[in-house]
Amino acid sequence: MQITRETDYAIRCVLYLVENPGKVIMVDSIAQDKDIPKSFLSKILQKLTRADIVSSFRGMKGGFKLSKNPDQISLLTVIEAIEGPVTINRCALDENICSLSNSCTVHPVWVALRGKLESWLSQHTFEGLTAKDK
Amino acid sequence: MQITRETDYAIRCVLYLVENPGKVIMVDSIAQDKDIPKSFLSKILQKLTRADIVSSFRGMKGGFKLSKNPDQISLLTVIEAIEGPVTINRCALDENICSLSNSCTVHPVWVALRGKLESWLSQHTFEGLTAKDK
DNA sequence: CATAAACGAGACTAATTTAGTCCTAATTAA
DNA sequence: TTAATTAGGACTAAATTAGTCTCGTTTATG
Ligand code: FES
Ligand code: FES
Repeated sequence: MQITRETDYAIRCVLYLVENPGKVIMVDSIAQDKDIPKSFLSKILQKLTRADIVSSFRGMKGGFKLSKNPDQISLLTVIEAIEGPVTINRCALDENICSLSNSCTVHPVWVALRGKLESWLSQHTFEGLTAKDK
Repeated sequence: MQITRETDYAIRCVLYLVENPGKVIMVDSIAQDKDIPKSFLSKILQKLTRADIVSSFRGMKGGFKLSKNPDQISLLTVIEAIEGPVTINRCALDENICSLSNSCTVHPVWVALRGKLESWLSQHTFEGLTAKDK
């Protein structure tokens, strides 16, 4: 029951961009500061771009910057951009996956947990994550 | 962010034993009723036995039964028996795993989240899971 | 006490996912 | 024009997941 390393990297990466508001930052800078393999980070940034969490600029002086305000980006946003939906158990996403879903008494519990988790994760935005006070 | 199939099987399996209180049940019966590959289930029941969630009886008329009351077994109990501790992020378990843990502002969030999850999972016991009313 | 019916343990395997790398193409500031 | 930068796809290695199989041990029972 863990997030993947890729997701962890993605979150650190967004964090770096939040810490440098407005600037267009190169992959290399993020990779070095946040200790992430550069070519892997490249792939991650592509996913974040497609999810419209960051926007990219090609060519010389290119790089990445956030495409939203930090308070519009939550942990859930980033997790879903990288891993897809948070499911807890396969059948909490798609009923048909499990042969027992109509008789299974745990099923509603997974569905409920999934809801809770999603709500917890979306309450933590990147605005809250950099606030020095609190 | 999912439990494994093995864990799902383990939970179904405990559920079956809860539904048949007192009886000593063979691997084969559980496997058939809950649609789990028999030899895989065998391994799972070994883990559950070591975790003292079920007790086993060898030889003719052998099998398994719960070794606790259903209200003493939670989802967390079973998940931990199969997968080990629930961590959310690797570094929420062991600080040393991450090079950035002292400066990282997400860290405390993972730790808090882990606590929430554990508490939620341990509140759902197998007594609650079979109650037909709610 | 022989035997058949169970579980226990460990070695093994196949499939899938994770965690990357690498190369070529497209863009763009200067 | 060119050097710097991302985009995309193919590829690979390692780890984890999801099992199987064989052989050994235990035990109720005729
Ligand atoms: S069918 Fe969904 S948890 Fe059992
Ligand atoms: S070091 Fe623990 S989450 Fe960043």
